Amino acid sequence: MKLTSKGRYAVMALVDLARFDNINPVSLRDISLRQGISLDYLEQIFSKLKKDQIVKSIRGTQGGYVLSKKPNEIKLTNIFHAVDEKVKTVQCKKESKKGCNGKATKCVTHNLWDELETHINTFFEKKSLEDLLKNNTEQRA
Amino acid sequence: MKLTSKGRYAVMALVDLARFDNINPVSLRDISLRQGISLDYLEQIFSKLKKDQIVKSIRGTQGGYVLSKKPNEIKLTNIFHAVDEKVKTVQCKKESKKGCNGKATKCVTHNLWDELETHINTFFEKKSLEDLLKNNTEQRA
DNA sequence: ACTATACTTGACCAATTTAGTCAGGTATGT
DNA sequence: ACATACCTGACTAAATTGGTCAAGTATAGT
Repeated sequence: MKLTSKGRYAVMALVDLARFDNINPVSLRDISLRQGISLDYLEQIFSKLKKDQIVKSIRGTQGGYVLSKKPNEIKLTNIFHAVDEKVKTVQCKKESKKGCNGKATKCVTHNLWDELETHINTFFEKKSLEDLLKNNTEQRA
Repeated sequence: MKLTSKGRYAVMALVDLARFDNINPVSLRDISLRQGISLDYLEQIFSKLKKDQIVKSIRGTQGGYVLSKKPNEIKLTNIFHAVDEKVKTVQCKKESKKGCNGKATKCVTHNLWDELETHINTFFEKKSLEDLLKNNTEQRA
Protein backbone atom coordinates (compact mmCIF):
# COMPACT_ATOMS: atom_id res chain seq x y z
CA MET A 1 0.00 0.00 0.00
CA LYS A 2 1.66 3.12 -1.17
CA LEU A 3 0.95 6.71 -1.97
CA THR A 4 1.06 7.70 -5.62
CA SER A 5 3.25 10.57 -6.66
CA LYS A 6 0.22 12.48 -7.89
CA GLY A 7 -1.07 12.70 -4.33
CA ARG A 8 2.31 13.50 -2.92
CA TYR A 9 3.08 16.17 -5.50
CA ALA A 10 -0.31 17.78 -5.04
CA VAL A 11 0.30 18.25 -1.34
CA MET A 12 3.87 19.44 -1.84
CA ALA A 13 2.77 21.95 -4.45
CA LEU A 14 -0.05 23.28 -2.32
CA VAL A 15 2.18 23.76 0.69
CA ASP A 16 4.54 25.66 -1.55
CA LEU A 17 1.68 27.70 -2.95
CA ALA A 18 0.34 28.50 0.50
CA ARG A 19 3.67 29.90 1.53
CA PHE A 20 3.99 32.29 -1.38
CA ASP A 21 0.54 33.26 -2.65
CA ASN A 22 0.02 36.09 -0.15
CA ILE A 23 1.83 38.59 -2.33
CA ASN A 24 1.32 37.43 -5.92
CA PRO A 25 -0.14 34.50 -7.80
CA VAL A 26 2.42 31.73 -7.96
CA SER A 27 3.34 30.29 -11.35
CA LEU A 28 3.67 26.58 -11.84
CA ARG A 29 7.11 27.26 -13.20
CA ASP A 30 8.23 28.53 -9.81
CA ILE A 31 6.73 25.58 -8.00
CA SER A 32 8.29 23.27 -10.51
CA LEU A 33 11.73 24.72 -9.85
CA ARG A 34 11.39 24.88 -6.09
CA GLN A 35 9.89 21.43 -5.62
CA GLY A 36 11.59 19.62 -8.46
CA ILE A 37 8.39 18.48 -10.12
CA SER A 38 7.98 18.44 -13.89
CA LEU A 39 6.01 21.44 -15.17
CA ASP A 40 3.91 19.35 -17.52
CA TYR A 41 2.93 17.06 -14.71
CA LEU A 42 2.09 19.95 -12.43
CA GLU A 43 -0.28 21.31 -15.06
CA GLN A 44 -2.22 18.08 -15.03
CA ILE A 45 -2.42 18.12 -11.26
CA PHE A 46 -3.50 21.75 -11.02
CA SER A 47 -6.21 21.34 -13.58
CA LYS A 48 -7.74 18.81 -11.20
CA LEU A 49 -7.21 20.99 -8.16
CA LYS A 50 -8.92 23.82 -9.98
CA LYS A 51 -11.87 21.65 -10.98
CA ASP A 52 -12.43 20.92 -7.30
CA GLN A 53 -12.09 24.61 -6.44
CA ILE A 54 -9.07 24.22 -4.25
CA VAL A 55 -7.13 26.75 -6.31
CA LYS A 56 -8.01 29.64 -8.61
CA SER A 57 -6.06 30.48 -11.73
CA ILE A 58 -5.04 33.86 -13.11
CA ARG A 59 -3.96 33.86 -16.73
CA GLY A 60 -1.47 35.97 -18.57
CA THR A 61 1.81 37.49 -17.59
CA GLN A 62 2.32 37.66 -13.85
CA GLY A 63 -0.45 35.11 -13.61
CA GLY A 64 -0.41 31.91 -11.70
CA TYR A 65 -2.40 30.12 -9.05
CA VAL A 66 -3.83 31.15 -5.70
CA LEU A 67 -5.55 29.10 -3.00
CA SER A 68 -9.29 29.58 -3.18
CA LYS A 69 -9.83 28.83 0.51
CA LYS A 70 -7.94 29.43 3.70
CA PRO A 71 -5.25 26.87 4.51
CA ASN A 72 -7.16 25.63 7.53
CA GLU A 73 -10.17 24.92 5.35
CA ILE A 74 -8.25 22.67 2.97
CA LYS A 75 -7.94 19.16 4.33
CA LEU A 76 -5.81 16.39 2.93
CA THR A 77 -9.03 14.58 2.06
CA ASN A 78 -10.01 17.38 -0.28
CA ILE A 79 -6.65 17.36 -2.01
CA PHE A 80 -6.50 13.62 -2.44
CA HIS A 81 -10.06 13.49 -3.64
CA ALA A 82 -9.29 16.09 -6.27
CA VAL A 83 -6.39 14.16 -7.74
CA ASP A 84 -8.09 10.75 -7.50
CA GLU A 85 -5.82 9.48 -4.77
CA LYS A 86 -8.29 7.24 -3.05
CA VAL A 87 -7.93 4.80 -0.24
CA LYS A 88 -9.07 1.40 -1.41
CA THR A 89 -8.74 -1.63 0.77
CA VAL A 90 -11.80 -3.69 -0.06
CA GLN A 91 -12.03 -5.23 -3.50
CA CYS A 92 -15.22 -7.28 -3.33
CA LYS A 93 -16.82 -6.63 -6.70
CA LYS A 94 -20.37 -7.28 -5.69
CA GLU A 95 -21.49 -6.67 -2.18
CA SER A 96 -25.09 -7.41 -1.35
CA LYS A 97 -26.67 -6.77 2.02
CA LYS A 98 -25.02 -9.70 3.70
CA GLY A 99 -22.47 -11.11 1.29
CA CYS A 100 -19.44 -10.35 -0.81
CA ASN A 101 -18.92 -11.48 -4.38
CA GLY A 102 -22.36 -13.01 -4.44
CA LYS A 103 -21.70 -15.30 -1.50
CA ALA A 104 -24.12 -15.69 1.36
CA THR A 105 -21.79 -14.27 4.00
CA LYS A 106 -19.54 -11.28 4.26
CA CYS A 107 -15.97 -12.25 3.55
CA VAL A 108 -14.16 -12.91 6.81
CA THR A 109 -11.96 -9.87 6.57
CA HIS A 110 -14.45 -7.38 5.22
CA ASN A 111 -14.92 -5.54 8.49
CA LEU A 112 -11.19 -5.33 8.93
CA TRP A 113 -10.64 -3.51 5.67
CA ASP A 114 -13.49 -1.17 6.36
CA GLU A 115 -11.96 -0.39 9.69
CA LEU A 116 -8.57 0.24 8.10
CA GLU A 117 -10.04 2.54 5.51
CA THR A 118 -11.78 4.55 8.18
CA HIS A 119 -8.59 4.69 10.20
CA ILE A 120 -6.63 6.15 7.31
CA ASN A 121 -9.33 8.52 6.18
CA THR A 122 -9.68 9.93 9.68
CA PHE A 123 -6.06 10.96 9.45
CA PHE A 124 -6.68 12.70 6.14
CA GLU A 125 -9.77 14.48 7.39
CA LYS A 126 -8.00 15.92 10.39
CA LYS A 127 -4.90 17.27 8.67
CA SER A 128 -5.19 20.63 6.97
CA LEU A 129 -2.77 22.63 4.89
CA GLU A 130 -2.36 24.96 7.82
CA ASP A 131 -1.07 22.12 9.98
CA LEU A 132 1.61 21.45 7.43
CA LEU A 133 2.60 25.08 7.20
CA LYS A 134 3.05 25.31 10.95
CA ASN A 135 5.09 22.18 10.97
CA ASN A 136 7.27 23.59 8.24
CA THR A 137 8.03 26.93 9.83
CA GLU A 138 8.80 25.23 13.10
CA GLN A 139 11.41 23.21 11.28
CA ARG A 140 13.11 26.26 9.85
CA ALA A 141 13.29 27.95 13.23
CA MET B 1 -3.22 4.09 -1.91
CA LYS B 2 -4.58 0.63 -2.01
CA LEU B 3 -4.03 -2.79 -0.55
CA THR B 4 -2.70 -5.41 -2.92
CA SER B 5 -4.53 -8.67 -3.24
CA LYS B 6 -1.50 -10.54 -1.98
CA GLY B 7 -1.89 -8.88 1.40
CA ARG B 8 -5.62 -9.31 1.45
CA TYR B 9 -5.49 -12.94 0.42
CA ALA B 10 -2.81 -13.72 2.99
CA VAL B 11 -4.99 -12.44 5.79
CA MET B 12 -8.10 -14.15 4.49
CA ALA B 13 -6.26 -17.44 4.14
CA LEU B 14 -4.79 -17.24 7.61
CA VAL B 15 -8.13 -16.51 9.21
CA ASP B 16 -9.49 -19.52 7.41
CA LEU B 17 -6.53 -21.61 8.52
CA ALA B 18 -6.88 -20.50 12.13
CA ARG B 19 -10.47 -21.64 12.17
CA PHE B 20 -9.77 -25.15 10.94
CA ASP B 21 -6.24 -26.18 11.88
CA ASN B 22 -7.13 -27.36 15.37
CA ILE B 23 -8.06 -30.81 14.14
CA ASN B 24 -5.98 -31.45 11.04
CA PRO B 25 -3.56 -29.60 8.81
CA VAL B 26 -5.49 -27.58 6.26
CA SER B 27 -4.71 -28.06 2.59
CA LEU B 28 -4.41 -25.09 0.30
CA ARG B 29 -6.98 -26.76 -1.89
CA ASP B 30 -9.58 -26.40 0.86
CA ILE B 31 -8.69 -22.78 1.49
CA SER B 32 -8.79 -22.14 -2.22
CA LEU B 33 -12.31 -23.52 -2.46
CA ARG B 34 -13.62 -21.83 0.66
CA GLN B 35 -12.11 -18.41 0.01
CA GLY B 36 -12.26 -18.40 -3.76
CA ILE B 37 -8.53 -17.79 -4.23
CA SER B 38 -6.57 -19.50 -7.01
CA LEU B 39 -4.58 -22.47 -5.73
CA ASP B 40 -1.46 -21.50 -7.67
CA TYR B 41 -1.54 -18.05 -6.20
CA LEU B 42 -2.05 -19.38 -2.67
CA GLU B 43 1.05 -21.50 -3.07
CA GLN B 44 3.13 -18.44 -3.76
CA ILE B 45 1.69 -16.69 -0.74
CA PHE B 46 2.17 -19.61 1.63
CA SER B 47 5.74 -20.14 0.61
CA LYS B 48 6.38 -16.62 1.88
CA LEU B 49 4.37 -17.14 5.04
CA LYS B 50 6.39 -20.25 5.71
CA LYS B 51 9.68 -18.48 5.16
CA ASP B 52 8.70 -16.03 7.88
CA GLN B 53 7.63 -18.87 10.15
CA ILE B 54 4.03 -17.87 10.38
CA VAL B 55 2.89 -21.29 9.20
CA LYS B 56 4.35 -24.78 9.16
CA SER B 57 3.86 -27.24 6.34
CA ILE B 58 3.15 -30.95 6.49
CA ARG B 59 3.73 -32.81 3.25
CA GLY B 60 2.01 -35.82 1.79
CA THR B 61 -1.53 -37.08 1.90
CA GLN B 62 -3.57 -35.50 4.68
CA GLY B 63 -0.89 -32.86 4.79
CA GLY B 64 -1.39 -29.15 4.67
CA TYR B 65 -0.52 -26.09 6.70
CA VAL B 66 -0.78 -25.23 10.38
CA LEU B 67 -0.18 -21.96 12.21
CA SER B 68 3.20 -22.01 13.88
CA LYS B 69 2.18 -19.56 16.57
CA LYS B 70 -0.95 -18.78 18.53
CA PRO B 71 -3.43 -16.49 16.79
CA ASN B 72 -2.86 -13.73 19.33
CA GLU B 73 0.85 -13.78 18.58
CA ILE B 74 0.35 -13.20 14.86
CA LYS B 75 -0.13 -9.53 14.09
CA LEU B 76 -1.14 -8.05 10.77
CA THR B 77 2.31 -6.48 10.60
CA ASN B 78 3.89 -9.92 10.57
CA ILE B 79 1.62 -11.13 7.80
CA PHE B 80 2.07 -8.09 5.61
CA HIS B 81 5.79 -8.11 6.13
CA ALA B 82 5.95 -11.73 5.02
CA VAL B 83 4.19 -11.11 1.73
CA ASP B 84 5.99 -7.82 1.01
CA GLU B 85 2.91 -5.71 1.51
CA LYS B 86 4.66 -2.67 2.81
CA VAL B 87 3.40 0.76 3.64
CA LYS B 88 5.34 3.24 1.58
CA THR B 89 4.45 6.88 1.62
CA VAL B 90 7.82 8.60 1.33
CA GLN B 91 9.66 8.31 -1.93
CA CYS B 92 12.73 10.47 -1.41
CA LYS B 93 15.50 8.43 -2.98
CA LYS B 94 18.35 9.82 -0.97
CA GLU B 95 17.77 11.14 2.48
CA SER B 96 20.72 12.55 4.31
CA LYS B 97 20.58 13.79 7.87
CA LYS B 98 18.76 16.96 7.05
CA GLY B 99 17.74 16.77 3.40
CA CYS B 100 15.85 14.79 0.82
CA ASN B 101 17.05 13.99 -2.65
CA GLY B 102 20.34 15.63 -1.94
CA LYS B 103 18.80 18.99 -1.10
CA ALA B 104 19.77 20.97 1.94
CA THR B 105 16.38 20.78 3.62
CA LYS B 106 13.88 18.06 4.28
CA CYS B 107 11.10 18.20 1.73
CA VAL B 108 8.16 20.13 3.13
CA THR B 109 5.92 17.15 3.45
CA HIS B 110 8.42 14.62 4.70
CA ASN B 111 7.22 14.66 8.28
CA LEU B 112 3.66 14.28 7.12
CA TRP B 113 4.33 11.05 5.29
CA ASP B 114 6.31 9.69 8.16
CA GLU B 115 3.42 10.45 10.42
CA LEU B 116 0.99 8.76 8.07
CA GLU B 117 3.16 5.68 7.83
CA THR B 118 3.31 5.43 11.59
CA HIS B 119 -0.43 5.93 11.84
CA ILE B 120 -1.13 3.02 9.52
CA ASN B 121 1.52 0.75 10.97
CA THR B 122 0.17 1.27 14.45
CA PHE B 123 -3.10 -0.18 13.26
CA PHE B 124 -1.33 -3.20 11.84
CA GLU B 125 0.70 -3.78 14.96
CA LYS B 126 -2.34 -3.80 17.19
CA LYS B 127 -4.51 -6.18 15.22
CA SER B 128 -3.88 -9.88 15.66
CA LEU B 129 -5.38 -12.90 13.98
CA GLU B 130 -7.24 -13.59 17.20
CA ASP B 131 -9.02 -10.25 16.95
CA LEU B 132 -10.25 -11.21 13.51
CA LEU B 133 -11.43 -14.61 14.66
CA LYS B 134 -13.46 -13.08 17.46
CA ASN B 135 -14.98 -10.61 15.10
CA ASN B 136 -15.90 -13.41 12.77
CA THR B 137 -17.63 -15.65 15.27
CA GLU B 138 -19.54 -12.70 16.60
CA GLN B 139 -20.83 -12.11 13.13
CA ARG B 140 -22.09 -15.64 12.74
CA ALA B 141 -23.94 -15.53 16.07
C1' DA C 1 6.10 -50.69 -4.35
C1' DC C 2 2.60 -47.79 -6.06
C1' DT C 3 -0.29 -44.01 -6.13
C1' DA C 4 -2.82 -40.07 -4.83
C1' DT C 5 -2.34 -36.06 -2.31
C1' DA C 6 -0.28 -31.93 -1.35
C1' DC C 7 3.64 -29.07 -0.74
C1' DT C 8 7.70 -26.65 -3.62
C1' DT C 9 9.94 -23.92 -7.03
C1' DG C 10 10.60 -21.02 -10.72
C1' DA C 11 9.54 -19.25 -15.12
C1' DC C 12 6.38 -16.77 -17.63
C1' DC C 13 2.69 -13.47 -19.07
C1' DA C 14 -1.34 -10.19 -19.94
C1' DA C 15 -3.51 -6.30 -18.23
C1' DT C 16 -3.43 -2.29 -15.66
C1' DT C 17 -1.51 1.63 -13.54
C1' DT C 18 1.85 5.07 -13.00
C1' DA C 19 4.46 8.79 -13.97
C1' DG C 20 5.29 11.15 -16.76
C1' DT C 21 6.35 13.66 -21.97
C1' DC C 22 4.90 16.14 -26.07
C1' DA C 23 2.48 19.13 -28.92
C1' DG C 24 -0.33 21.95 -29.56
C1' DG C 25 -3.45 25.44 -28.14
C1' DT C 26 -5.74 30.16 -25.45
C1' DA C 27 -5.85 34.25 -22.45
C1' DT C 28 -3.79 38.52 -20.78
C1' DG C 29 -0.73 42.14 -18.91
C1' DT C 30 2.76 45.32 -20.69
C1' DA D 1 2.69 42.19 -30.76
C1' DC D 2 4.87 39.42 -27.63
C1' DA D 3 6.20 37.03 -23.64
C1' DT D 4 4.27 34.71 -19.97
C1' DA D 5 1.60 31.29 -18.11
C1' DC D 6 -2.52 28.69 -18.04
C1' DC D 7 -5.09 24.80 -20.65
C1' DT D 8 -6.06 20.39 -23.02
C1' DG D 9 -5.60 16.00 -24.89
C1' DA D 10 -2.98 12.44 -26.88
C1' DC D 11 0.60 9.45 -26.23
C1' DT D 12 4.09 6.20 -24.04
C1' DA D 13 7.79 3.62 -21.38
C1' DA D 14 8.33 1.27 -17.31
C1' DA D 15 6.76 -0.91 -13.30
C1' DT D 16 3.46 -3.48 -10.80
C1' DT D 17 -0.15 -6.67 -10.26
C1' DG D 18 -2.39 -10.72 -10.33
C1' DG D 19 -2.12 -14.23 -11.73
C1' DT D 20 -1.07 -19.10 -14.85
C1' DC D 21 1.81 -23.01 -16.17
C1' DA D 22 5.00 -26.66 -15.76
C1' DA D 23 7.71 -29.67 -13.44
C1' DG D 24 9.13 -31.21 -9.72
C1' DT D 25 9.56 -33.62 -4.31
C1' DA D 26 7.85 -35.70 -0.02
C1' DT D 27 4.79 -38.69 2.40
C1' DA D 28 0.68 -41.45 4.00
C1' DG D 29 -2.14 -45.06 2.93
C1' DT D 30 -3.03 -49.42 0.41
